[in-house]
Amino acid sequence: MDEMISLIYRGCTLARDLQLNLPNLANQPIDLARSCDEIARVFGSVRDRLNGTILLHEFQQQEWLRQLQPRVVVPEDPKGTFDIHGVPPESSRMEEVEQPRGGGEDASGSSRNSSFQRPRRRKDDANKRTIRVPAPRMGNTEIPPEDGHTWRKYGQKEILGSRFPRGYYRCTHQKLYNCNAKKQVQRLDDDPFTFEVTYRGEHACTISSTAPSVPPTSTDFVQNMAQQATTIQPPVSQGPPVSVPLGHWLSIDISHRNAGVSGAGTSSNRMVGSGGAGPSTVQLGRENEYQPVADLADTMFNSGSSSNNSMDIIFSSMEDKWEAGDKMN
DNA sequence: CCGATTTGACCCTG
DNA sequence: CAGGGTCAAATCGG
Repeated sequence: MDEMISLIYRGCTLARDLQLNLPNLANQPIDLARSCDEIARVFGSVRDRLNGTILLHEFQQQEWLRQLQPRVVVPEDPKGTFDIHGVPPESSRMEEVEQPRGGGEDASGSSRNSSFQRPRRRKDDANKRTIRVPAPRMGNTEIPPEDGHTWRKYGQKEILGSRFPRGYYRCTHQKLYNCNAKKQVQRLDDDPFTFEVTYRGEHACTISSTAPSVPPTSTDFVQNMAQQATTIQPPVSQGPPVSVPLGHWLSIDISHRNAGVSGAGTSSNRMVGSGGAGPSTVQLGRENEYQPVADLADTMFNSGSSSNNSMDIIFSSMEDKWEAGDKMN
């Protein structure tokens, strides 16, 4: 374990060095990439050791984008698990059991007196799909991966037997489009670098302010986004069967993502924003400005934005981790 | 000012 | 009754 700690320290040192030299390295993408790669290697090594699942050399061989690819490993939840390849489940690929029970969504304002019984659904009432997606291995690992939709957090709860709280999200467009899609995000106990994301309900809004819900072509993407910005589309339950390699879509997403750090992490000893998938926005009109190195950095730090507080995020995040670790030990 | 997040309380389900 | 899911007031932040 000492070795692990020293590795982490080394990674942090490298990251700090990178931060300090950032102004100089900014004009030297090769060195920048090399530096990032080294940091990635160190933390990747730590992560791999912790997990004991992925070999270091395998990690080194993987592309960054590959690492963001959701790993679907939910053997213990056969009924709701499926492979979505980083895309939130849409009806086109949903074959889960649908158990309609009760009426509509609970979005209605409800009085809190006991005489009023608002319709409620248990978690297995709506069609429920669970996936596992890797958390960013570096940077702000508290941000769950983008899934192409904007979510608004409406609750967080400590779950019995889980070290990490569960975040509750609903679609940002719930009111606008009567979209009842929800998701729960929870970090795995045994693998803090993995989020278990449970989707419930379906998006009545096909739109997203972050990224497409299905991998589009880049032009589709821009057109789609442009359309979304100006029109309200009628509810469509099935997206077009666009088949674009995930890597392509991810590259689009990553290159444009402006991951919302979403004001999370304001208080220190709570897992605030553990599911910080808060609304993030995408920057349109930069379709052709894809820069591999910048993407690498974006991916690494998962800040996505060009803000220069990535390091702060990293270190604050690390400190939180260490604190948590201290408490555990 | 408005929308998002936080957070304690409420309430349903098992 | 315990635990999980949601509400909504307070708070935050752009």
